[in-house]
Amino acid sequence: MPFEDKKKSRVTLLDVAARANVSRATASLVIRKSPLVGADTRARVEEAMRELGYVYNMGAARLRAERSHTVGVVVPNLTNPFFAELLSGIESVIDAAGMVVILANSGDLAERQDMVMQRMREHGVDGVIICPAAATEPEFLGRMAEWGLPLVQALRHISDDIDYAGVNYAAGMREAVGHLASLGHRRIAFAVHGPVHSAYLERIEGFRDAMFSRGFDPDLIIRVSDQTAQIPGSAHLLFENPDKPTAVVCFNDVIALGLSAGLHDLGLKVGENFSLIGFDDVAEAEVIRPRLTSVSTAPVTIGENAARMLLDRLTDPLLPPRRVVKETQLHIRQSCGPIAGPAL
Amino acid sequence: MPFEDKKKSRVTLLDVAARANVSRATASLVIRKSPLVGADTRARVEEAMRELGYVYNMGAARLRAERSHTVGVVVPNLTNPFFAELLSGIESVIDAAGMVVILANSGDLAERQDMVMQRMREHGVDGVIICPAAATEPEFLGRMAEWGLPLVQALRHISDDIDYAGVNYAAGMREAVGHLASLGHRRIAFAVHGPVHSAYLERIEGFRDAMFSRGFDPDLIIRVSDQTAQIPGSAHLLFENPDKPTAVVCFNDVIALGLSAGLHDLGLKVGENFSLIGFDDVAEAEVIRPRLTSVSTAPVTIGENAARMLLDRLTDPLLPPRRVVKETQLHIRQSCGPIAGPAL
DNA sequence: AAAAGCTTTTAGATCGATCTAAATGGATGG
DNA sequence: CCATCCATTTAGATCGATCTAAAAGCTTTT
Repeated sequence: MPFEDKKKSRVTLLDVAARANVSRATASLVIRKSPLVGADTRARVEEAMRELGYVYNMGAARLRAERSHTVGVVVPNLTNPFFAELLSGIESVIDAAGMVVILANSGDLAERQDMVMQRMREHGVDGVIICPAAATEPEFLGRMAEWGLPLVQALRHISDDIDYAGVNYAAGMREAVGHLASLGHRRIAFAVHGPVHSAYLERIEGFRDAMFSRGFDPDLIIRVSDQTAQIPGSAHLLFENPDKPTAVVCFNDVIALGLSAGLHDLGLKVGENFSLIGFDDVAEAEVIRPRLTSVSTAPVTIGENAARMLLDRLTDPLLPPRRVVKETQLHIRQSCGPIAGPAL
Repeated sequence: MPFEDKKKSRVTLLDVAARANVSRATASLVIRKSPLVGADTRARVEEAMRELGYVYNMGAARLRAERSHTVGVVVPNLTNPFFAELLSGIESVIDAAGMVVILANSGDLAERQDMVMQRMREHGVDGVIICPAAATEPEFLGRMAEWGLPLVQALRHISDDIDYAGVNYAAGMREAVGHLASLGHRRIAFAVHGPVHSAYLERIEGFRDAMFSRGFDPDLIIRVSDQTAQIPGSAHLLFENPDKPTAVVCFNDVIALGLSAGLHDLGLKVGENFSLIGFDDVAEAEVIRPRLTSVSTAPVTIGENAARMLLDRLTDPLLPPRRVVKETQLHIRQSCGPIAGPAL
């Protein structure tokens, strides 16, 4: 429908301006919705743009204006649905602000993370939302500050001098332990895996804190496989300690699902003679039997928070560093029951 | 360490060139690893870049060179781990090729998809990998062709004239039905949900084809909830048909997991007096009890295939349209057993 | 009628790279 | 010793927008 001129490689602002009988500068103002331009002129230019099938050239605009309408997002791992949800939250807010997301995967490796950030910089992103790789060294942030690149940390944090959008993991863990304690459990294990980072440490801290303050043994921490398929096989670890636990708090729902199966394999009835509580509240929690009691962390919301923080910082770079820490919520289902006879 | 000049806003190629005593053009050649430049000159320029802390400006390069080193990826939904894995595969290949991914979410809405594509175009992506929204109208592709934007369809396809990286869904379904048939099942249901698109139709076709060719009733198709949490509650639908099935093939593993729980709730023993087979082979298949027999579709691999196809097309835009269709693989676990007494 | 104050429009420089086409310098050949 | 060739290097135009500072039209004030 829009009559195309196959000869000319591309319709530019100059073409639009010519057709609308205005200068290129005016046409530019129209695109940017400047209030300086008169109503009739604006209409004429917009008409011309439509007729010519004009496409805005961000690249050219960015070069001059030093703004790319582009945000970098760096996550450790896309395969993990948790990060995918985070990303989803980020994308929706960034998109609504008329910007786009440039995605990168650090593989949770500091070295790759460096490369990826370099690439982001070359692409001229306006800012970056990053879930820092586990072994990120502190100098990393110094370098970022030197670059003057607006940064928001999501889910994990390395520095308090930089915006952070996360979850109150420690409180969530306290909630989990509290729930089990209220059911009469005293010997509670904590099942963990994965790399060590702030979110890891906060969960450990919350667990130990909650256990310690009740006079329970806070050291029943077991480490299960990082491979999802092998977690069920790690269930026996729970009972290698002489002080056999009657319940287990899980670092995340992947572990909880795995241990739920593993405990079942060992002949235990989860929710009856052994209790299990997850963390993250993934969709599957509702779909396994027994239904998994879990502490929700709502990664989509964290993503939205992180994106909003970055947008705020872009409009006002001098904002003091902020922390937006979301509270968790306990979803009670079937996997926890009152303390029964000794396990095994 | 690199001595920064806070006054000057940015180190450009001209600065580098000056310091290395060469022209800007030569410095440009060095960055692009042109073989035209002498070894000693190259070394000098690289040294200068390091000393000045030079950062390549993609935006400027793109303006002149008409190449952005940027690939758009459009998916219907990030929250679905399936698409997240697809994305992961795409990202790894694109990254290895020195390009970056610009991400967008169509929400499976044709209208949003249009907006998103427009935005991709404004950002000057070199090409786009798209999993087309369910209700994409055929004109969409005409418009894309008019734009001359290299395109690859992933997982779903609308046109045979455009590259497509996908899965042989129909064959996978035949495999699933074949497995159940070999265990003696004849009355097999098919549980579906979600929007209608090519991947949906191919699965239906594969199921019906496999049933029909064996002389089984191909019309036992039931539609379950789109909400993960409500799928278990849909299990009773299986038995509303007078011709009660003894097994069910699921459209995907989300449904399989849900029905597995729902059947359990109805007092059936999956794998003993009712058989169930999933599709996609997600990580959880190994972690629920009974372990889920499932047909794997390996979305990461599809993503890699799609990305490679796009890269090929970028180097040679005149390539004829190609189809890369991956075969599925059946993973036999515990959720299917030989036919037993009548269900319920 | 000139000055002042608005609003609206504009010419021309500019962002930082790449491209083209030509220049440079040294080696080789007649 | 000049012509030819090859490998390097380069000046200057160019991509398509935005920015600055000033001009052009208006109306209102003096």
